[in-house]
Amino acid sequence: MNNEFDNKLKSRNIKPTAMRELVLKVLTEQMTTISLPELEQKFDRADKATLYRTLKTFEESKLIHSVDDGSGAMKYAICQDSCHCNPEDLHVHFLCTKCKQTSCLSEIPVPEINLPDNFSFESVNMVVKGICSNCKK
Amino acid sequence: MNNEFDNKLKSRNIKPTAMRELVLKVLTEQMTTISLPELEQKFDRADKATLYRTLKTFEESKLIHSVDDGSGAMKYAICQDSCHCNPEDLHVHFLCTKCKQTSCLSEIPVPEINLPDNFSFESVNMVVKGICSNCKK
DNA sequence: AATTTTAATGCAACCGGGTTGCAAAGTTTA
DNA sequence: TAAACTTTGCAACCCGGTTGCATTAAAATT
Ligand SMILES: [Mn+2]
Ligand SMILES: [Mn+2]
Ligand SMILES: [Zn+2]
Ligand SMILES: [Zn+2]
Repeated sequence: MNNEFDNKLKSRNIKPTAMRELVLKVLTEQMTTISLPELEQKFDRADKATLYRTLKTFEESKLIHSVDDGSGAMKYAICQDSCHCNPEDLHVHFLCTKCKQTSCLSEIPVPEINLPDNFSFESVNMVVKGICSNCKK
Repeated sequence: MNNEFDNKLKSRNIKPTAMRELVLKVLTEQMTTISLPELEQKFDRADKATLYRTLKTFEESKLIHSVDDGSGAMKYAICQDSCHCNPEDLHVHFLCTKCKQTSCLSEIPVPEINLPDNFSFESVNMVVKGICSNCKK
């Protein structure tokens, strides 16, 4: 095969299997973040463990990033092309309490925090809850 | 009985049972946040469901607040006397990747976020990861 | 004080998301 | 082609959380 997904996988040194292409396709077309159980439902017949390992592989390769939005299931989203999953790439996430969708607010960097003395920073997870613009109308 | 815990419970209209006093004692003496499984271990013989419901009761009464620190288990901490669990009482939490303890940074309010148009704010969870001052030395 | 009503507790079972071991199938390399 | 390695599918398991229900304890009523 030789489509855009295939190429994207190759460019990250991930072997482009059929399953991985399908998962990458779903993740690419997805407007909001998606959980493993939700991903499972996108396929008629797909193994949870395979999807799980696919997500892990993608995350390690920084093709996707994960968000713990407090819903019980970890959510995943495609990284922007410019993203290297460095601290400066961290952005705020938004969980709509009405439609239950969690979205990347890619334009909103997580604000810097002045930690107390002798604390060092590694990363941060910031999830805002509220009503999204779609649900607001 | 008639100790400080007893009184604190009464002041929040929580019936001061023996179990509740014991749990409140543990939570009060606890320097960092604690999870339900950890709380269970603090007792020789205590029922998970009872502890679970005790935590729920305490949280409803705003005696404690909860933090999802991404560790898999929800963490709980006593609220400060001044806390009403309103948006303005929200503070940053810190998870030390070395000692695995999650602490309230009660002095550090969660920074305000300018949400995109037509998004409304309800609450926010902000957890910083890094090394705490104890582990730094 | 005895009885009725209400609330808390303990136990067991269950749920859902996540994770792993292992054998089968598929790929790559020699 | 044969050997080595990788991915996949299946099943089983773990763990935190949650619920139904009978028992016990406490509070209210008589
Ligand atoms: Mn994101
Ligand atoms: Mn706190
Ligand atoms: Zn919404
Ligand atoms: Zn530490």
